[in-house]
Amino acid sequence: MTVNIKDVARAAGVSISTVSRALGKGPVSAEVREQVQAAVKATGYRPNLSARRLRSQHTLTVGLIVADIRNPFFTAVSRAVEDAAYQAGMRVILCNTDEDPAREALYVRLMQEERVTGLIFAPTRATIGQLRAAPFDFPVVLIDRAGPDGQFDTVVLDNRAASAALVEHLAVQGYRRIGGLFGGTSTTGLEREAGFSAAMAAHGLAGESRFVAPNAAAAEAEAMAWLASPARPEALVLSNGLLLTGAVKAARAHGLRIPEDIGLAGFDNETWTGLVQPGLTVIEQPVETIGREAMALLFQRLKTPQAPTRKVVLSGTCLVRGSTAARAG
Amino acid sequence: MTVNIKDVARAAGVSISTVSRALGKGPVSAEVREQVQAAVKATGYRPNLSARRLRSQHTLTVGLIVADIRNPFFTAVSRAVEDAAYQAGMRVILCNTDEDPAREALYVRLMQEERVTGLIFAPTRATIGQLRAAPFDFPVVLIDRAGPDGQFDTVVLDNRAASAALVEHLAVQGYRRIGGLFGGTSTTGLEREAGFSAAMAAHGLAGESRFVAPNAAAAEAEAMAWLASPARPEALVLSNGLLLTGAVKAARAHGLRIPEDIGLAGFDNETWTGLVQPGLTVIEQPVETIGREAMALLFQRLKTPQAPTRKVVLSGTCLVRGSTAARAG
DNA sequence: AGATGATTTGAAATCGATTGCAGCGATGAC
DNA sequence: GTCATCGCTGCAATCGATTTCAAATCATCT
Repeated sequence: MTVNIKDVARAAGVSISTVSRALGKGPVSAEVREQVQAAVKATGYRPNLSARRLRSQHTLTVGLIVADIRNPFFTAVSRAVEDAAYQAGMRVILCNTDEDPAREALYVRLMQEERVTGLIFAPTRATIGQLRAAPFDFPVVLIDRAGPDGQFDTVVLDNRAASAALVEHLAVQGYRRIGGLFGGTSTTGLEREAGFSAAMAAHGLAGESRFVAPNAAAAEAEAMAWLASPARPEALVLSNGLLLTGAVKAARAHGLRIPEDIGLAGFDNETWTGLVQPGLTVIEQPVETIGREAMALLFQRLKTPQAPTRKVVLSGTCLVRGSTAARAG
Repeated sequence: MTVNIKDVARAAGVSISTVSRALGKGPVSAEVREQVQAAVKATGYRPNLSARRLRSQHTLTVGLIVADIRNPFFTAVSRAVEDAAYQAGMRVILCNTDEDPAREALYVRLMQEERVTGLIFAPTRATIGQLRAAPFDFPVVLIDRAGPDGQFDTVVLDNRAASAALVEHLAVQGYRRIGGLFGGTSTTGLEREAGFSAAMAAHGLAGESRFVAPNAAAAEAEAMAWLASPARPEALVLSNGLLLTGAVKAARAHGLRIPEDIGLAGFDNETWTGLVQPGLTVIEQPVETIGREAMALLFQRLKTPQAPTRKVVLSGTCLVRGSTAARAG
């Protein structure tokens, strides 16, 4: 059996409550504190967090529900969240939904059972609609994807502006027939499409938008077909890093030169986007800031539960590289 | 206040213990079970996991301590671990150490306080040495890095063979002056160096090994210097994905052509290694298998605590790509 | 009818900590 | 000398579940 606080009390010759106070912040004499610390060392005592959480009624735990940790965007965000959490003496429970609403529901229930202090969540469109009805006992911060306005604190990119910036750039570089491939399961995909369409219209360009499941394989399949069609676009905009990967693969498979045969621009500045040749023009998201800001919103909400909800809109940075070089003619 | 089992009992008109049994696997009449389920739905009850864990004395939790989740190798492994865990009704606590022994110690202590059912751990060399002395109340499975022989269940790559395969391949392709850059904080780096040196000697080749901190920036700096030296090697072997990234950056910065000016081969088949041109020759690790196998070892150990420890050695796959094309002359 | 046994149910102990409250000795004020 | 105050300590209640044990119910058999 593992050693508990009772054993420490016996070893130190004091009561249980004194041990608790000596290890916490209660008032104890210096002499007793030393005795207790010695007893802890001698017995190898480690407090039982389940017991502590049950009694004290705070779990010091934040939930983090994302689509897939293998998506470098979520990897980076979650790392930032974890750093901020551990720094504040809290721990993180991470769950991957793979964009599946059933798993989202499952993990939300898990968070309730864990009695998390707060939840950071990147839900699918399907789930966002039902969030309004759900009564949470803890604050929820949405990241990457916006929910019903005003109900939750939120950290998102300015997706419309970012998409527009890409279109703007492509237009200046002389691209005219531009296709957009967007993730269909998130509001983020929708917003990026909206920004794309609006900017295309503003420049008097005829574009086409398509939606796919947000993974590289689906994007590759769709891009393969699209790039093989007679009306192949001059450039493609991809709404996230996974889709961008698929598009590059498709272009390579068709033997198309970038940017001569097909211009490419997308979202998410992953390590490799600068290493392929030509480099890929992308919107870089402030991933660390997103994670840190989400935790900050959470803490702020815990401190002032009644304050009006806030929506932090961060802007991306357009990194121009060779994949959108000026089009000849 | 949140609703607890007492409220459900009152709502269903039965005792607390009956509610517990109705929701668990205890014997209850079909009629009562329905009443209880109705009461749960009506009250919105969610069991408190802290209380359950305290009383039942199993936490159904596995700890996972890795260097950095942003390293795609660990991302993939941890995703596999999580999938296996959640499938078995367990949850995962993930911690990043950044190869810092102090943080390793901190997180190991955390795992003890959480009373985890088991721990999956990729420790630094510094910590491995002290593991022997540490008494754990739960099984520990080492991944990626081997510890003192026989003390812990372990899942590792056959690092020596993988390194040797790379050298073999480079030798056949006509490379002779080959440099090796290895991570210095892990046994994995050491083993890969050993395999490298042995294979070089076996082929009568004169190589040079260098060690760096296992991150892209350190590798880039070292490679920058190395590639600028008069005795620039004809090819470089990199002991993981981060170092490979750094080496490619350095090569690009010097304007060196791959493979004409510098051949490159490394470990970890990340998405981009097949997208850069030329593609990079790498050892692909069976990342999903590593994660799944680690969980399997853990479960096996829990079932038969006294069984002799096992060391699962998996072999990598050498993916030959353009970065090691046959050397002219 | 009464004994037997199987099947459900409830009362109460328990997990390991935190925390409100009361006790106790020493000190200082009057 | 007495009483209030202060600083520290211990007792016991409590958090919300699981689990043991005994009681209650009911059908079945003799």
